[in-house]
Amino acid sequence: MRSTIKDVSAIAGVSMKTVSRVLNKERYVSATTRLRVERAVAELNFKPSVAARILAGKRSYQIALIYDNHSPHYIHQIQTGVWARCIEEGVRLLAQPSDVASPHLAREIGGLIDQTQVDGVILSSPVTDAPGALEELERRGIPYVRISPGTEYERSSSVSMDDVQAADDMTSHLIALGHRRIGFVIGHANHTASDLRLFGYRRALDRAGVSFEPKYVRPGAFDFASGEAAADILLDLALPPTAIFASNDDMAAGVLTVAHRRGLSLPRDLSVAGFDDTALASQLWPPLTTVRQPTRELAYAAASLLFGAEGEVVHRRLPHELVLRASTAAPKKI
Amino acid sequence: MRSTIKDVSAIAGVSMKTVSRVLNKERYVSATTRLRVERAVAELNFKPSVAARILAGKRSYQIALIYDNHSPHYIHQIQTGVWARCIEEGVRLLAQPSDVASPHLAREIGGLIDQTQVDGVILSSPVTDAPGALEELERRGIPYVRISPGTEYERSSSVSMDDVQAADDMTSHLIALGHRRIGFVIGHANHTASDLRLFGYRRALDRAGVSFEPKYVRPGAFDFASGEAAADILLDLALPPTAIFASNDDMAAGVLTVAHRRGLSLPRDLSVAGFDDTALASQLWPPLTTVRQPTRELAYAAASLLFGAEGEVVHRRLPHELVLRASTAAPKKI
DNA sequence: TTGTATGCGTTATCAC
DNA sequence: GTGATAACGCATACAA
Repeated sequence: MRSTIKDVSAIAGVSMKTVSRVLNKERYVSATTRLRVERAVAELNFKPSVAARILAGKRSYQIALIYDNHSPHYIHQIQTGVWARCIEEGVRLLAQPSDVASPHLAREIGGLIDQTQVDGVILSSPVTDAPGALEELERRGIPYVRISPGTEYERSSSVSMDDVQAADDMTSHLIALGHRRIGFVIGHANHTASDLRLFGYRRALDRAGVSFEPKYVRPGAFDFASGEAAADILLDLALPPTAIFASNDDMAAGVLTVAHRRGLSLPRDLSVAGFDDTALASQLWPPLTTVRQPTRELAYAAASLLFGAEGEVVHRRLPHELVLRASTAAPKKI
Repeated sequence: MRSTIKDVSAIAGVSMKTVSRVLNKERYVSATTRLRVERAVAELNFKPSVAARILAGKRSYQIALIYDNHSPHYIHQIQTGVWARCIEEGVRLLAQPSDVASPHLAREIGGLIDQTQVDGVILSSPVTDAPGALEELERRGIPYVRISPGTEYERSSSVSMDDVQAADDMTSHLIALGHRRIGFVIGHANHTASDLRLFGYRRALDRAGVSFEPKYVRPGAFDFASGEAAADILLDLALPPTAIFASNDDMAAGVLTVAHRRGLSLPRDLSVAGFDDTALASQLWPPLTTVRQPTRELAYAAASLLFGAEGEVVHRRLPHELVLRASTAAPKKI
């Protein structure tokens, strides 16, 4: 059957508490006692029951990752990054899909915490901006870190890339190539990154003295279809853009497809650029210029913050002009 | 803050044991009592502590999903499908990445089970075919279901699509279009589906009396780059194929890119077909013909088997000639 | 440096 | 049908 601390203590000839001390690497245990206990543990191949630990103790050695993003690649990057850090920390990760639009979001998050007793939570965009969710976490006083929040940056520790700067960089790049009529496809309205990218686009235009034309800006939803639709409208203009910058790569792929359908030669007739959120576009079509999104790195950094890393501001320029920022706002750590 | 069964019982005006009965759907609870308890549970948004359940009872109401697949979309489909069924069952899902190539795979799976006391496990390809993993699960007598196993179909309950038939169908379709020189890009060697698809391709050729030419078959690795490489070699042949059938869509996308790079007009100069494993290819390029892979449905079915669904053989033809099979080999259910 | 008593929140046992 | 009470295996507070 399964051995317990009681069994170990019997063999070692000490109390249960002493065994517990050894297991938890507490101080105040004599070397000889420790040795006796360790030998007994080895003899029984004893493994402490995690369930009992959670029930009796304060920590569960588990954290939850809550997400609601319809891009499989984004989810994968987030999971992989957080996962990697959790492995290092010896902590179990519970991945939790959710629905930001649901009126029960807060209740579900509360339920998750009640059920699993997780020590901390990582929220990825767009759950990062669900007020009910944040309130629920704060009510319970549980540490949490947000990945790419769109609002209230100071409300918690968080990590994010500098979307404004990245969009500005890309737009400036297109301007430097000689483009003056630059189309822009906005991202999904739920994500604040969409606004930031649009702002960066506009900022670059302003700085370069290129006039901002509303007709060159089209709404999108971060999916292929909306990229197609936007491209069709932009390319039907009397004076169509010579470059189109999409707020993510699924939409950029849509733009590319339309360009191909119309027999345009890229990049001669049209330059297409995009945020490579899902690592898709840069792969599928060489003429596509992309801003790489460091999702995995962000996720890893988020977990680090949760585990107590110091929240310094990190500016790190990756190959495609990316900026990663990590900031600690709340003192709550695991 | 956190509510317990005690709180619920106080509100409902019954004993803790009765609350427990309702929560566990036991018999011998009057309808009125059940209703009162359910109302109290809802009022408190009560969620039982998993840790306490494990400690006191036999079940943990958790299952684990173990995967090692480098396609984010595949993982996402698998997670989503299993997740949906778990929600219905009121069971928590632990998603566990792993490394089939690791010598510690079995030990890690064992550790996961010890720690979390999961009631059952779902294995997705290619972990389905890791002998050490299966042995570990069987040694512990824990129920498990495999999704798309490549070997020993009778060893456990499993679900899978009929890859042979699907590849046969697609190849037959190409032959019906008049193609006689049909290129084929094999999938990753780790996945038995690769062999099955190749077999289906060959079976269709044989039946149609089209000679099998080894030079038209190229190895691949389920990724974009290997699709590109294969297409380059195939199209450089003295007598190049008029159609290329890739074993998944990432590779098909690679083929398409090469075709475009060479200025081929699709589908006039070349027909490109592929298994749409990641739901990518059919979206990106209209002339691509695809076999849809019902990953999500398979995952859902796998969870159903784990939860005790009868293992009937289901042949279900979806739009793109897909066949789903579910079979129960072992009596072990949760 | 070591031990004792108590409680965590649930299920299992057995009585009513 | 329903309820009281004892486990489950560990950590915690407090003694010694």
